[in-house]
Amino acid sequence: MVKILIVDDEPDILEFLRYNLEKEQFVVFSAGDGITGFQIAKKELPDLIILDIMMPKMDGVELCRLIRADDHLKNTLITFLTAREEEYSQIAALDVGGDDYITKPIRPRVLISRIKALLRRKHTGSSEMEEETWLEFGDLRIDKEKVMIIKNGEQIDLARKELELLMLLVSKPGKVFSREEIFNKIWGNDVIVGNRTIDVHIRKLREKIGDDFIKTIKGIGYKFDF
Amino acid sequence: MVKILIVDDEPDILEFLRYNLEKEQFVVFSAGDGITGFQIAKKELPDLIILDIMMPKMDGVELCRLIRADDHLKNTLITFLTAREEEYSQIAALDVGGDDYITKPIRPRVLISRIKALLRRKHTGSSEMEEETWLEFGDLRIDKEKVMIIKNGEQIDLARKELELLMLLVSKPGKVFSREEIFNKIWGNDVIVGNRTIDVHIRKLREKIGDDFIKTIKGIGYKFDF
DNA sequence: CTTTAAAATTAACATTTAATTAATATCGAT
DNA sequence: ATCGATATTAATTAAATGTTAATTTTAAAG
Repeated sequence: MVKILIVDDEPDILEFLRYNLEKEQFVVFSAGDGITGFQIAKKELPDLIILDIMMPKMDGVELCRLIRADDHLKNTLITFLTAREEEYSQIAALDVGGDDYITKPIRPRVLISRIKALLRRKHTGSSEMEEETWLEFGDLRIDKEKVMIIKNGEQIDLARKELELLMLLVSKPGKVFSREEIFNKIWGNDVIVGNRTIDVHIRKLREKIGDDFIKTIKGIGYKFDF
Repeated sequence: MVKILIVDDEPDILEFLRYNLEKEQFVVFSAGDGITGFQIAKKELPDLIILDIMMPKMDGVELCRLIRADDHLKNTLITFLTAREEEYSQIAALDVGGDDYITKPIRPRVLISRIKALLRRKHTGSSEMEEETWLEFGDLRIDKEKVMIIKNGEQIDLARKELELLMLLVSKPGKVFSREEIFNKIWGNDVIVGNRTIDVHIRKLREKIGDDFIKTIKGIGYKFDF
């Protein structure tokens, strides 16, 4: 038995989806807004959640974040519904942890075939399902595998030294790294650089990811803190 | 053993296809016109039929109708051959029950990979053309299955390395691929090429698909970005 | 088997950007 | 307030990438 939850504020769409999905023997739950959707999701633990992106109260992207943050739900499949025009949102949607998206207008056959493909993929653990190896600190996500830093859903590009520095600090959150330690790990024992170099890199990092993550412990060093 | 029937009035093409298909261990039959083609099809029951659309006596679309109406043949895979210009025919061809179409000029690699994809799909019982296996990024469409890149509605030809490079980057949009990673995946560990080679390929790709899709992260690598 | 065209690679040079330095300002403990 | 440390900014240097054209390699066609 495969359970599917639909979250959309338009009753027509809800109705349409329910009809088509039940015809395929799926067990369907539905909600008209994100908050209700989340409650139902927690209770029913569906296999797949179909989320409209544009919704009042809580939009699909936001709800997706919630779901991904929930221990019981984080492996649930999520498909977004999006109007064909707002393609920009596709990226954000997948960034935020969606597994697929379907553009309106919805074609029943397409819908069904994609849902089945998704379920199949999850079952067989196929390659498209990426192993999610990222770290999250509030609105900051660090995906080591992909070398992606995402802040508030937006991707940030770091230069090499900035990235190395951030990775070092993040490797042991809370630990204070002395300047000497940082020099040794990032520049190596033999390279000699001026003593303001680290400060400048720290500054650029703070500029890009926000001031709150890296703390200065005067006289000792720096630490990543959350 | 996979049997393939080719129906085309041009002997050159027949020859060309036969050569390439036999090299891949397919058993090949051929016919120079629709009527002969149909007779052979009924006798040999091939797994796949490749049909030229433009033919004297009976055109490919007509023959396709016949095949689809025949009890023994109606589940046979059909691929149309079409000149690039006459796109109108693609619609008719798929409407009439074709499974795929290939545009001339025929690139052997593309031909083989698409045929294999078709056969694979049939085998795994996956749905037909409904499953949207393409990616869209603004005005750029990348159809992995068909190995087609379409920009502003026009098909773009990429050289092999360009294609491999694009596919690699596109396989994980947003992920930064280091030069080393790219070398390993596209050239292999043992091949050694100069260090400007990637740049040149990247440049050619950008020239063809537009500058905005591939982003350089200096010191780290490249990523497909949208 | 040769010819030819296209693709891939290399090489030389230009350009861009990151990394570093240098100069100056600010902070925080005593 | 003072001193040693860190922050900030802009200027400089060094490194990586971009670009173009020439050369080599590969694959298609005769």
